[in-house]
Amino acid sequence: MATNEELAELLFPEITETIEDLEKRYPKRDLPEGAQVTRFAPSPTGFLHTGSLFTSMISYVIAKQSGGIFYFRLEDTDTKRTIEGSGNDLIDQLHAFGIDHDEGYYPTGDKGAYGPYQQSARRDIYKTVIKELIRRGRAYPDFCTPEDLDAIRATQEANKVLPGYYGVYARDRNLTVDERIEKIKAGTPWVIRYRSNGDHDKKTKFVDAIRGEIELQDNDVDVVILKSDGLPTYHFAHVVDDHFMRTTIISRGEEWIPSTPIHLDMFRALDWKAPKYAHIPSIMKLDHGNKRKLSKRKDPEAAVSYFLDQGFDPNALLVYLMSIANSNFEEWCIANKSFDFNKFQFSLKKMSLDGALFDLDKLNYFAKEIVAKMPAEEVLAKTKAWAEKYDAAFYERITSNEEYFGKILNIEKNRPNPRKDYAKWSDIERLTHYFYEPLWNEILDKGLPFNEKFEKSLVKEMLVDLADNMAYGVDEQTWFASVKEIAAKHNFAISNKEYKANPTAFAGSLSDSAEFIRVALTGTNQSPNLHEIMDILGDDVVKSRLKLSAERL
RNA sequence: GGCCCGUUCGUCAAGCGGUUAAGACACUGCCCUCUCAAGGCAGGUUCAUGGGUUCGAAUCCCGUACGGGUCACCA
Repeated sequence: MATNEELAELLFPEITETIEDLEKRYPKRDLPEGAQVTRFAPSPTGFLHTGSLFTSMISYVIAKQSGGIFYFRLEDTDTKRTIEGSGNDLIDQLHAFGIDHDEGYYPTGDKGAYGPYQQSARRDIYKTVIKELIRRGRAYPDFCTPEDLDAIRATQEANKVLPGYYGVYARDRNLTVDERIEKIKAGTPWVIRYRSNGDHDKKTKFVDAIRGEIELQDNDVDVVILKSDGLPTYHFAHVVDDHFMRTTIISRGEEWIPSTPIHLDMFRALDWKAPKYAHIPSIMKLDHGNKRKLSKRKDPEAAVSYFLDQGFDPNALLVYLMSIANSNFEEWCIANKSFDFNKFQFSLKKMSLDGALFDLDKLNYFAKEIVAKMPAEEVLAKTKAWAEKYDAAFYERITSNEEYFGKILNIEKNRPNPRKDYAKWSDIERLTHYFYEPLWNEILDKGLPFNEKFEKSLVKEMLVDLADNMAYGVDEQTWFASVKEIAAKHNFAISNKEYKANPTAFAGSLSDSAEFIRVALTGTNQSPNLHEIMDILGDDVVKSRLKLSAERL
């Protein structure tokens, strides 16, 4: 009668190392007391998901704030879904958010002593552990075809029992070693399954760092740990990698809660200490009145590139996400006049337990606050960098005269409560057209939105009068006094109070006369401070715009 | 369906047996103002529901409803 030892040898003759060898190669990390080792471990299946940014941000701050390590591991075991190059994209995008890892996978090669950091390069490590598990009788080759598994599932459904490969339904669980060897020698395809000793009627408890104690049914399913392509499944790779990479806290999506007993079961079988788990709530979206997880398929905002494309400052998204993670962060920002989440003491215990609805309004609010507090030079540099990538015409405009563009950005900026009208770089593009002659001409051609309650002839007269007679090159007060004077000449009120008191006595209000100038100069009836705009445009341009607008009436 | 997790203003939420149930965003109104963006002030049936426990429940217990998740050779 053959032994498990022989079976292990037949399956993995190339594996000569043992678990002890691995323990030696990946020793306990020498870190100060309390330092946490966390990781971001995405599959290279596409671009960075907003939810992934959320969990990676959390893992990052936990490591940073405890003086530990944040590393990056590429979980590329699903060869069918792998998208070439997306691992590198993920790293680039994370980098855009300032979330850089200390250790792990890099496009240029691994960095760190606990690698390789790409699961496809760790085959031998998994096999070493599996070989040992087979020796101990805790794993076995299984010969079920997909059809066999379908049949098992169908029986289970008919019998109204739980689906899964367990107990009497685990067809090949109780094959003898001889039978297994025979099948393998006959060339029957196989996978390796973990042999669970769990009892479904018992409970496993574990303490989640966010939710506290969670009690679940014991795992009794013999899960697949090595697929027919020779790569491990997530369940097994997680246990092996996080053990040998010495991770101390796993922060992962809450969808993993139900499979945690599988992981704990395997940690126990290997006599390894399980890490702490922090199951992060998903970010949700309202869809026809129902909450659901943000979906990469349906929701553009599920990809972080959506925000980057529009020109949100990465920090704005981060600040928003941190405010979801720890709601006291928002108050902290106000109290500390800072939007740097690295300085904020993050706490897993303060995390909310249910998934937050993604709130674009709030993101916009934070984004405006952040841009408003940002020095004009920084806004310029960032807008320019964004435009270079996303908007060629805008880039052209910026670089044709950076000093001029800088002045535009400085409007009403250096004051206690600066303007807050830009949430993202594309807003700047949209709101500054009129500062550029060719674009202003386009606006003029489309027709200026003068208030229709006034006779065109009156508007025209006023515009010409203003062009010729208002004060140029003077301070705001003097200039505005001259405007009032001209307004009065045309029987417009020179203060809004006066007008309100007796509207019928006047041709129009002070606001109305200011609006004529505003519309003529900017093509809209909403704009920042007129005097500052004129200052930037220059007297000649102002005069010519007033006159041209008048001519077109 | 089984099993988990959850439920405080429209949204994010504080709250830990006695509170006028914070705050922020959004919304509405007013003020300021050359218009906006801001800023200031004010406003709104908020503890899913039914039972307990208790002198007293948003807070503790049980049930119900609703929402989310999960049950793969995907992660």
